[in-house]
Amino acid sequence: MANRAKATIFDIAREAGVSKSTVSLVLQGSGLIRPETASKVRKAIEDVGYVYNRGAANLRKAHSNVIGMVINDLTNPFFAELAVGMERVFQSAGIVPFIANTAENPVRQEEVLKSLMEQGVAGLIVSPARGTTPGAFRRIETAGLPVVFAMRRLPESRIPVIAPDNHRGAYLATAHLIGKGHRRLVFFGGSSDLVVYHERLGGFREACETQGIAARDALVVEGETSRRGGIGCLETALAMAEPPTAALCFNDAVAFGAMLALRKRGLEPGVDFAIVGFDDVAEAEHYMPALTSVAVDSAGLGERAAHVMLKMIQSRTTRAEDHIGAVNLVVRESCGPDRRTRNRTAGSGSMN
Amino acid sequence: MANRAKATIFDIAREAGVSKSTVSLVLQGSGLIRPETASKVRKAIEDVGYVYNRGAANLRKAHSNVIGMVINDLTNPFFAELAVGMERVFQSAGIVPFIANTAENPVRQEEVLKSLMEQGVAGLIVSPARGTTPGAFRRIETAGLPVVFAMRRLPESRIPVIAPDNHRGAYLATAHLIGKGHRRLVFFGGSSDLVVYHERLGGFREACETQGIAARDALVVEGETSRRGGIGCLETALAMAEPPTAALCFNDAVAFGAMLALRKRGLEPGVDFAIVGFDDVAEAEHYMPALTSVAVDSAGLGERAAHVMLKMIQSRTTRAEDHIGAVNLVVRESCGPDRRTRNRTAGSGSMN
DNA sequence: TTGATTTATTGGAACGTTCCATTTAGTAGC
DNA sequence: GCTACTAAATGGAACGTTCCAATAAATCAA
Repeated sequence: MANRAKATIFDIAREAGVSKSTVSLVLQGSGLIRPETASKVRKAIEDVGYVYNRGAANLRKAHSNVIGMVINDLTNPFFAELAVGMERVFQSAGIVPFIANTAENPVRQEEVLKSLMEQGVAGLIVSPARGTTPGAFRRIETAGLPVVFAMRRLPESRIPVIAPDNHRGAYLATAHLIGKGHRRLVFFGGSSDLVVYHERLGGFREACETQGIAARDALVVEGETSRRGGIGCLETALAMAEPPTAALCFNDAVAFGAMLALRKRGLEPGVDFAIVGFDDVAEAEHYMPALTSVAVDSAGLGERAAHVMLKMIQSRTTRAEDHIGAVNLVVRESCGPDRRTRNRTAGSGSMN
Repeated sequence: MANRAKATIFDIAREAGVSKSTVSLVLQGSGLIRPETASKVRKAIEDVGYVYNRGAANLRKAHSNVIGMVINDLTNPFFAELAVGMERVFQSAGIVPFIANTAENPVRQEEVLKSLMEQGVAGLIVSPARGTTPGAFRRIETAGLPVVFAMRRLPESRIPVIAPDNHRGAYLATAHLIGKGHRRLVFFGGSSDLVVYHERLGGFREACETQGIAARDALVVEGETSRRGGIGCLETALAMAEPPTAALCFNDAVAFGAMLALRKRGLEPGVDFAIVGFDDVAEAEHYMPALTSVAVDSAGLGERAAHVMLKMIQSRTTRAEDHIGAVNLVVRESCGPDRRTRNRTAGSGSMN
């Protein structure tokens, strides 16, 4: 049975026959205490079942050792990996990060941020929810709390960002498709309230432009960033008068959806229609056919974000440089050459 | 620029021309304060950019509003869904749960639990890491902190458990396979340090026994509980002198791995070899072929766990009843009838 | 008007820790 | 034996809140 009142350093002090200050010193691992006294105290701590009250300590210390991680969608393995990467580095710094999920809901995000601040976190790593208002972080900024954004950025904000090179990733992927002979391409999924969307779409467009694809052959179908969204996009695309032959998808989930929809129609992804994903989640490698995708190293970005945060805390600053992570295209089986284009090219290849 | 020192209720009091006690009352939404005074105070709160210090408050209040959620593997969507289910109910109770990941590492788990306790959580929902020692929760129990286990239980522990009916799920799935004509079955994946493993394996064995499968035809191949583990299991099984024709997999990840390995060998899951998964993660439905699996409703179990926790906190008890969630077999395309058995049965069907 | 009652507000102590300034004990130098 | 110093341990104030008991102001009953 638990003692009614929880033990405090006073109880330990009494038990060990020293003063509360001595106990406090031992707790902090101070070298000022004679080793035998220290071990006497430690024994007492064990005996009374003491648990340290960090809240009380922070009242004096002014800097906690907890860091908040705010994730917009934990069920997306992509973000979960990001979280795991961060945890790895915090762990070795003796910090336990607390993760909170916003489920892509700005209102929930507000609550979560408030709660984390009240808890006295030392810093915040945030992957902001879609639809976050520009002012959502003002309070936190004026409080002087270090914040870094991961994966996503807000339209106008001075908060440092750790994110993959979305533009370049999309460019690479699109160039790959064009190189395979595709001449009518589409960008699947996402919506314009996300900065990431504009970055990836920008890369797609630039690749089309510089590689001689006319603007009217660079299509865009917006949609949910989920499997379901991918299914919808594909159906929209194939219903067009002159359908595209290859798609760059906003993310892997959309790509999986699109491949699924192809199969449903009796078309084989990779041979009848080319698909490239984005993010390269673990599943991409194991899919049938294996998905060609832009790898962004989310765990690595998580680690990077954690390092930046640690540095900010240590140097008591609220500013840091952005970090744009390298990406690379992992070519697998989901995009072969365009058949129709090849035929067309055979007949009229010398005209362009 | 942030004010050097952070604002306290005293600052608000000065700003609003009232006493600190009044401010405190307003903060707590007490009805004792005259509405106009309250709004004057609220304005001051806004003006000075105040953030509530929950640590200081808890020093007096003795019960915090934070609940810790300790998850053994966040990258497994199954556990992520569990977390999301819990969050849903805590949110509507005005509580922000903090999630921490143990990455299936008992040492890490120890750190995480310690940190959460120091933070003064009101309760803990834990999906314990594999290899957790029986004594790992003793300190927490003697501290009188409410704990509930989710999904997994510890061998000998009085802590309430919220988990699916693993035995019955495995029984149903196995019976399904037997009903399809399979006469030589295998259980894939998992290892005996997990209580869940024994439960599921028990259901498998009972089904075999009661439906007339000889013990020597109910095989077991242990392995990692991942895609990779599934690949290994399948290869082991097919290398046997008399290979099985159907497998019940420890979880869906193992099942995906097994299906992958089948494909690699040119065998078609569902027609050449039957596979049933366990957990029914979102992906199961979208796989090719769609995976027959035992649905456990992890989000629902998460909600249940959260409710139990809330009730425990409210009634200041540390005990509660276990809750075994209903399961049901979702039949999809990954297990057709056994071809070989059917032939054999045709010849000697009347003998049994 | 007076006392009783209600309503709104307030000051002080307490919560469990850290940090600073002291005190105490022990050692060294002379 | 005295001072000077170091090492080890200590008491008190402070951190930002809540809660209780107390006060002040307003209303009511007589």
